[in-house]
Amino acid sequence: MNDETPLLPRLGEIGLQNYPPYLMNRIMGRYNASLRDEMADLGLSTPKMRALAVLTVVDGPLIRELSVLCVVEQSTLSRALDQLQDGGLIRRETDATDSRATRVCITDAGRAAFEALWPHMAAAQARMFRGVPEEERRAFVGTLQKMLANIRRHDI
Amino acid sequence: MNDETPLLPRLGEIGLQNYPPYLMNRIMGRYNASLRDEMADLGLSTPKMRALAVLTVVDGPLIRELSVLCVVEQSTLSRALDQLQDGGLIRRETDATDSRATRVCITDAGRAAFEALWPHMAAAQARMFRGVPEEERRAFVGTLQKMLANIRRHDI
DNA sequence: ACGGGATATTTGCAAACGCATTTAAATCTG
DNA sequence: CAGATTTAAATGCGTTTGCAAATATCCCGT
Repeated sequence: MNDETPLLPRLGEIGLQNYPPYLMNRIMGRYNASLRDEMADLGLSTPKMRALAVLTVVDGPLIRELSVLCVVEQSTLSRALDQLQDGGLIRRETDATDSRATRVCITDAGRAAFEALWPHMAAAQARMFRGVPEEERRAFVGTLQKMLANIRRHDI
Repeated sequence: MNDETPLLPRLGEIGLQNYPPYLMNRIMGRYNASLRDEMADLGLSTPKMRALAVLTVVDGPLIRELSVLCVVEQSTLSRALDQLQDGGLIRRETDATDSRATRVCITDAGRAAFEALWPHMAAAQARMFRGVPEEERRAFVGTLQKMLANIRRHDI
């Protein structure tokens, strides 16, 4: 017997609990929601929070680069940056050699804001890894890095 | 020397590439975006797509349960179900023993729609696991399951 | 050096979202 | 068993989002 269609297991056969994207969406949904709730009173939306976080690590990226790193649409990020700028947490600087481009820099006030934010992020992360031994954690991160390399379209 | 604050490594010290939530958001951002783009022409938004997917596996959940499984706000899901119902892909049934509650059932047309959708989901998933050996994949899923158990608030 | 196309960012606008409220029904309490 | 409380889902409404268009600048070929 020769089947015409290639063998593709169905979702029902795998089960949601064994389908990685489902698990990852569930987990990140909770992680992001709990951070969002904790940050709401500080006036920090998810895009603003992510921008601050990335900017503490990456120095003066272009807005387009920052939007990739933040996983936030570029137009949405543009507006989030307006607000961060109004609050004095970031600064826009026209690129030295390309006046179309804008580089984003975090200010001291921005770093300070992130200092308040980071413990919440670290706690949320610690919560999700409760009971996962260090070695397993490292292997997990290793797999994630391979996956990111597989799917990323921008070389950032 | 005794430091007053407990040792909390900074994001800058870890680096984005070693911070699992960052990696997971990047990966799922791409996965979800590529599915969204592929499904846009079929008139299936992310919430509608997820509802269909879950309903092929879970039988007649309450709307609230479905919203947890789909990682979609209840009000958003309610409206997505309106549309799926209009399209004949799902059916709402008042719960037999609690007339406040509504159970959601997928129709044959809904299953058929998901059949068209699933290969895209499977392909997106296969893409992200390219080059990851079977055993590593299994370990990865095992860790995800522990993580989900850690963070879930609803016992669903 | 000039015109056409590419690239970076912003902005207009309609659609989607999410919070809070409403409606309806079940459950608990005295 | 009446009244208060909780729970399920839908809905009103202001906010956010994201696509597409606009704006500004750069780059390439001739």
